[in-house]
Amino acid sequence: MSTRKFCLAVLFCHDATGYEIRRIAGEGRFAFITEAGYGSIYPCLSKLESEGLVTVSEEFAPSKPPKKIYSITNIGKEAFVNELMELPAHDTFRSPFLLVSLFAQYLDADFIARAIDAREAYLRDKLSELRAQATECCNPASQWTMEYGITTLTASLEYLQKHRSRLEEIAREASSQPQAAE
Amino acid sequence: MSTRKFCLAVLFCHDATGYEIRRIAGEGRFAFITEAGYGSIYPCLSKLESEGLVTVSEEFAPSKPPKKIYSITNIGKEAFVNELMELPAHDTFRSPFLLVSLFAQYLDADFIARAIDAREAYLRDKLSELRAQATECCNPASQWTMEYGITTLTASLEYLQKHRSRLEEIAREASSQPQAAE
DNA sequence: TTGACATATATCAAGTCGATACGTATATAC
DNA sequence: GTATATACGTATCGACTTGATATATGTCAA
Repeated sequence: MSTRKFCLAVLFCHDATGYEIRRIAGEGRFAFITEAGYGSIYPCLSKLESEGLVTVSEEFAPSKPPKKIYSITNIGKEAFVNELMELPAHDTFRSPFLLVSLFAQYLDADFIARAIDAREAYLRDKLSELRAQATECCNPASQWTMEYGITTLTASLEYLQKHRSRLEEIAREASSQPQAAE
Repeated sequence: MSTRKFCLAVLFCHDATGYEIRRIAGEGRFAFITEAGYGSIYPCLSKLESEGLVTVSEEFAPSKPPKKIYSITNIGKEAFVNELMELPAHDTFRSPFLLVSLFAQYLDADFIARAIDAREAYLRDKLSELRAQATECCNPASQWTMEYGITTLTASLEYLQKHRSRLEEIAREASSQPQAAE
């Protein structure tokens, strides 16, 4: 039901095509909500239409690919707000990187370094994107939400920068005196 | 493929039943790896067995429910380490709460307060569980990983405590002078 | 003019999620 | 004593998600 709320949330702000909704997922103030793909969004929009929560208008511009522009209805707005008014489920946070760090002693030191580099670069990118969007945004709830994201990403990046050498050390020591598993 | 790596990771450390693997998911040092349920774990174990990466021994103790105890094979250990040696995908972080905060101005101030309370309580619980496990753990890689989790959870909790009043204010102001959507 | 990239809709196989069914054992409450 | 709840344990099901791919058109640069 998360793709559902996400689609309604986007359409609550402005009309959009499925393609646009997809692009908004995981970006800006929606950075920490969902990363739904086409396979979730298109079926979801069809369902919302059949329930009368959104309407669709097809646009056949000459020399352009046809578009389906979705709009939220009043019933849709009401349903969205009602569905938000249930205590939200807790966050899901999954980190393949932390599985790597957990087994650092069995892995190659070079590999660990590369994995940390990639993660640092990713965190920095995400952070600068968020910071840029936060400054040019005037809605206070969006600001609050983005600053939350910035705060946790910053903490994550700082931990990584301060403590990466310790993890690299674990991998280096283990490879110099390899141990039996278990 | 994440349930797969998770199952191998657990079995890399010690033998376990499907039920035990399920309980370990989302707890302790595996807190940020996955939260796989039975519906993922049991099929995954069958598949791993058919690939020869794990073996199973059935235990029919008298007056006890039958158990299937899974063990990782040498091929399994090798496969696990090899599969870890690919650059890990980036984290997925999804927060239904942040969708609520994003639309705070359309929601009830009381509801916002309750949602924040629940989140604070959840973060505090998760943190104290992690801290307890981190102190009684001697593996340096596990320590590093759990401290990473503690750091980000702490940042999250602190932001919430410091800035919750601002979000509550947004909801309160909006309900006193309700505005049209859009 | 070929190739890369952006726009746009849509589907598919494989896997995941959350609930539920089924069954035994043990402890707690009435 | 006998319900009632909780823990252990295996397993499946429908609905949904994931990630890749198919299909088209348009644009821009080498």
